[in-house]
Amino acid sequence: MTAEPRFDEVIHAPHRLRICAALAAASETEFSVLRELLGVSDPVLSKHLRTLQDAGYVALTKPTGRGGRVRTWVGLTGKGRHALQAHVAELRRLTDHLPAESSGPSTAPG
Amino acid sequence: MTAEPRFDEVIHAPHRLRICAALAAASETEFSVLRELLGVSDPVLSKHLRTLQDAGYVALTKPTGRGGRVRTWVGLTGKGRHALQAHVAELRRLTDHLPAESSGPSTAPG
DNA sequence: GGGTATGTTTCCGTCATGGAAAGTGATGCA
DNA sequence: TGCATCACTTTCCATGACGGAAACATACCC
Repeated sequence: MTAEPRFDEVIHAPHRLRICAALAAASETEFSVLRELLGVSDPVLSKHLRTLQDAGYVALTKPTGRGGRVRTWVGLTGKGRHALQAHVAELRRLTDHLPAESSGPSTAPG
Repeated sequence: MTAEPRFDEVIHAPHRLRICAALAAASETEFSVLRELLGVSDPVLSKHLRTLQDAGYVALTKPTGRGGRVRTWVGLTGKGRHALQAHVAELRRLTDHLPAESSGPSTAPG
């Protein structure tokens, strides 16, 4: 099964793209770590995670009985991973022909 | 001069990202071609171009006296090209570790 | 001058986003 | 047992982005 390029607006929003990218890099991540990474407030992260959860892209777990406060762990679901891959494929399809660095002599109008 | 990775919200919006990607591929593009490419109405494209223009990322030219109606041509400015490259660099930085499979014949990269 | 092509601007409704504040439920402690 | 605290979650509200319709502006063609 390949990830067909598909532009996904749920993922594309800047904060959510960063969330998904971070989650894809690590298997699971704590709520607070994501919050620090993004530099956003609790409500903002909570709502973005809700959006991703509603799309079926992330799963939240609150392991209890471990001593210490209950903390929320966030992980990509299979669906989320697939959707992210598809979105990244689409981004790459859009931008593969572009040089990302090393600006050379270019013909700029104006 | 290299394009430092920098997330650019002006460019990141889906339609504008597609506009910029298209403009980077071709030196200059007609308004109507962009409109067809995006599948949007005149006002929508016009306003996105305005946004990009205000940011100094695109230049609009209306060459006259050529016979036929005046048509608007759109091209990336040097600044726009640079900003796009920086944004793409940032996207790649975010997503380089991900396996985004592409649909179609496998292009076994070395 | 009238009509048409090519955008542009205005108007308006809708939706996304973010923070503050209030709410929720579990945990720690006296 | 009861209250404070932690770790979010939800509600409320203000702001801004976005898109289309309609009106507008301008340049060409006859």
